[in-house]
Amino acid sequence: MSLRHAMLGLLAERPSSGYDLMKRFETSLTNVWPATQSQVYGELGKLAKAGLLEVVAEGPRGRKEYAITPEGRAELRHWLAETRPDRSRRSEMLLRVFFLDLLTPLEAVAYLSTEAERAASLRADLEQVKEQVQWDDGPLSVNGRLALEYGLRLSAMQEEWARWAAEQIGGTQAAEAGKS
Amino acid sequence: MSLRHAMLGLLAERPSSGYDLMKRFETSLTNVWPATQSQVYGELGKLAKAGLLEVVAEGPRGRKEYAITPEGRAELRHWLAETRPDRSRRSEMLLRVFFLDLLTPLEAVAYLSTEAERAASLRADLEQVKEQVQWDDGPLSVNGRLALEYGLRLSAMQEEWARWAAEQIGGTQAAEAGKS
DNA sequence: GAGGCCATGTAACATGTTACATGATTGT
DNA sequence: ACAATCATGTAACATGTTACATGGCCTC
Repeated sequence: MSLRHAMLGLLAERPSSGYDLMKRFETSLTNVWPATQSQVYGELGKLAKAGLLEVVAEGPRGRKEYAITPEGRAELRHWLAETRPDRSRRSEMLLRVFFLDLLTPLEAVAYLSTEAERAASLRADLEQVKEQVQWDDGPLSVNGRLALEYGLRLSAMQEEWARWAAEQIGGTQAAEAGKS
Repeated sequence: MSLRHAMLGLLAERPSSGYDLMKRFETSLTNVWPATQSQVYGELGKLAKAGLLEVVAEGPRGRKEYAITPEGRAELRHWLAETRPDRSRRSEMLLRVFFLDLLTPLEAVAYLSTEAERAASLRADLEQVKEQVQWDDGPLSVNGRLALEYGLRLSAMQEEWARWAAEQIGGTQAAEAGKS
């Protein structure tokens, strides 16, 4: 049930409408915890009914601004401090690696090279972000930098791994060819 | 719809019953594509009805052995060669990092240290696997080695990052303390 | 004959995605 | 007046988890 906590976390920083919240998901959490519009509106209703959020203002176009309640903060803190992260790791990219022998070596190398390029391009994007964002030394900025650095290191590792893996297959192929 | 392809991939190697398939998921794919028993049996039925699998033998206790059909192989190959992996990465671990400022620096450091230790312990387990498994140079073994190497590099990166991140917070804290 | 493993399946629920539906407000 | 954006919500469907239910076979 992490969607709920992601929302509580964002609203702990400042109150927002569902629409605002969606935009905040898209900008800061897309790569960490994506959410769809229907999910957000649905969960806002449930959280309000449960007393973890409350409507603090109503604006034009039926806009409802939600703020976290003390109960909501308690729940958020409980989640952060007293529960362990669920690490369910599902990686379609890696699943495909298990079946790479069903492709020709050429196709397999192409797959891995594409992965390497994708990682490299993500890394370049993140470097850009690192340059452009003003790191204003607020507490929020610290968290963001930690997460960004994770992304940087992950994409670097992925690129290196994919290039190495492509070479393993390319090398095997070359050796096989050499035998005959 | 990757569960279906994971199953086709395993059955492309050799026919299995639902029960066998479950065990194969648990041993080779737990870290990449976990599946529950109900999912596997449900999907076996659907795949058979769709003609991608067929029952090739029936044994004691109602055991049904499934084998991949040519249509199944075609679907598997199509998936591997002509579709791009969906990379939706959801990381509860990283989500928590975004809200780390809601904890005391001590608690935040504890969280990151736990992460570092978890990564280190996973890495040690994988090193063990690397030692113990006989890499028999079959094509299946090549794929497995690539995936294992990914796990090794990922856990190493995670440990380093978590230690670095803990130091960032610990360091900030020390600096703040120094000011007063 | 008893315990452990083999073996399959269903039901209820939680979570997540896509598509549809509706309409107000603002800026040009 | 028109387009873009703001704004909320529902419905249908896909996927995944947990719990329940049932019973056969094999070894000691």
